[in-house]
Amino acid sequence: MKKKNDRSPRPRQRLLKIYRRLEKAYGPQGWWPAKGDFEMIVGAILTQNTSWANVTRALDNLQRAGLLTPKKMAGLAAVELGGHIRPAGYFRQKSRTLKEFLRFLREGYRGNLEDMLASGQEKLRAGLLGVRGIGPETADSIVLYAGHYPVFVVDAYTGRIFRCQGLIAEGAKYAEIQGMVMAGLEPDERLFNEFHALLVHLGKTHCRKNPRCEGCPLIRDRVSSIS
DNA sequence: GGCCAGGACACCA
DNA sequence: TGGTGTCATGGC
Repeated sequence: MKKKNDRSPRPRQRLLKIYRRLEKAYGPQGWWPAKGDFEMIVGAILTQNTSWANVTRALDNLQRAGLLTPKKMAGLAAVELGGHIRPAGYFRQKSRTLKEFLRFLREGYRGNLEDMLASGQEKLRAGLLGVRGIGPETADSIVLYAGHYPVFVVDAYTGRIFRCQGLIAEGAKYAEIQGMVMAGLEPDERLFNEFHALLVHLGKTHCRKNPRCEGCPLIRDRVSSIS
């Protein structure tokens, strides 16, 4: 017999414990690192399987060329756009994805970004997932960080850290990990924003450099951890 | 010179 | 449905 409130207390407590420890260790992250919604979206596409340092180079190129608006970027041929975003890697694919996104924005919302973002969490997510080159992580990042809807973003670091913490099984898929978090925590845009940002921060600054987890802020009561 | 980085998709069995 | 190859640049 299921309880009325489906949120089981154990994952919830463990998730909150992780969140609080990271918050204490690293402080507020203030994500997403972008000046506006369009830059956020472009960054989300450019960062697919790419280090953020390379993304910022590509964003700088676009900024210098005055291309960080939907209108300006839409007026550019895919090949030319690819030239600007080259430092972010996969530039042909990402150039096409950006153009596909701009087409979605134009055809669905007459190019109005605010209208698109205000269209509602489910509609926005489904629409973005319909854009070739935008998958669940990129769509959810946009829904959360530009749309400000309470959806939890799963990325490679999240999966790695939650596996390490024994919260999810080896091979758990995106929807499974996301479902675990969203069933465990109340929908809270600010919490999901900070939580994801903190997990990425832990992954970048710690996990990547310490595969044996020495000094991990999430491990205080264990000598070693699953590597 | 190899490995990895804030994924997504096509193709095949 | 799951496994594999492909896309590409730049830092370590």
